Amino acid sequence: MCKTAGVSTDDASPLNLGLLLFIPYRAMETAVLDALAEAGHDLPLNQARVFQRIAPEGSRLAQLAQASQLPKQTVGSIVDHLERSGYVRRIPDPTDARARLVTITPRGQELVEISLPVVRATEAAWRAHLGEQRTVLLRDALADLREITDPFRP
Amino acid sequence: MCKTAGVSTDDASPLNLGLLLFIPYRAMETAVLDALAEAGHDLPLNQARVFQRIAPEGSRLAQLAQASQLPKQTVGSIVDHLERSGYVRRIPDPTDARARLVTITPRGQELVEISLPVVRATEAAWRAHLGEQRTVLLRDALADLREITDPFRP
DNA sequence: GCACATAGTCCGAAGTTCGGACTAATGTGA
DNA sequence: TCACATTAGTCCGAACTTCGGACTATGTGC
Repeated sequence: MCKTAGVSTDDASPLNLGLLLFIPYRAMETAVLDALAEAGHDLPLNQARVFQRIAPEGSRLAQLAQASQLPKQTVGSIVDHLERSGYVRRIPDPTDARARLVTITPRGQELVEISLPVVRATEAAWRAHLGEQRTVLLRDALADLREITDPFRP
Repeated sequence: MCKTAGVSTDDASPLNLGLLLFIPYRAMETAVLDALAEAGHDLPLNQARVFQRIAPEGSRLAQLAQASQLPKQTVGSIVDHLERSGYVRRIPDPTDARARLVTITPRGQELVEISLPVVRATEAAWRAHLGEQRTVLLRDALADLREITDPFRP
């Protein structure tokens, strides 16, 4: 299966940029999830994806919903699980009594601390493969692309 | 939410490469799905992701399962839906009587034909934003990265 | 030809998603 | 200052999805 049917750019060319982006993304995600599982944290994908979006100072549910492009209820239920597993806590938002901030607990912080070296190692492996200069170019291009593709830039 | 908690490369730096890859990927996916919905094809994400992996000459279930990193049963059920909606058909694999090939029907081909210009337009928008040269570098870097990150290269 | 691997399906329990309807707190403007 | 619209989040529950286990049919190697 070299060419995809659905979204290949054209018959003769290789994969479209979308899938080309997805492949390494998925690899990074898998590496992190595997490392977490190894450390005894069995985080399902949906929980990981929401967790990842929590800002260090805490995030509101609606923010998380927007960032992960899921309805509030869905994110609510995912946060319930994260909370039950002790990774996050909901605290009242001091600036708005309707809202609550989803914050990372010390146990949740463990997840971050396990992930970080894996992310760094994966990036290092990529850098070793691509070379320093191209890695910088890649990151720059992606950061630039974010300007026109991120529906949720604060 | 500027920095993500889970996987930021380091406190001062911007997003990690993983999320940086994901953002444009998701944008592309959304653009395609929106266009399909507009044309009356309400394809859920999971179906779209599997459909996208079907090779023009047809793919086996096990291949699709491996490529999308889902169990056979899950992919089987997704293919059931695609089949019920008339986008794909299962035909016997002439080379192996146990296997069947999931192939794209004319109606499924419509999906491809709707997606293609959207993919091209999105890529063109990105090119306009990044410039010709950086786009080429981006694609090259990603294609290279695929060599070490694609668990399923034929 | 017999054992073993492989393709795919069926079953069903457990889990996930998310529309709609709701409560509570905020902001707004007359 | 009070109605009124808006926004944060939750509760409910039906429909759907996921996927382990067990199964059949075919291929493959000894």
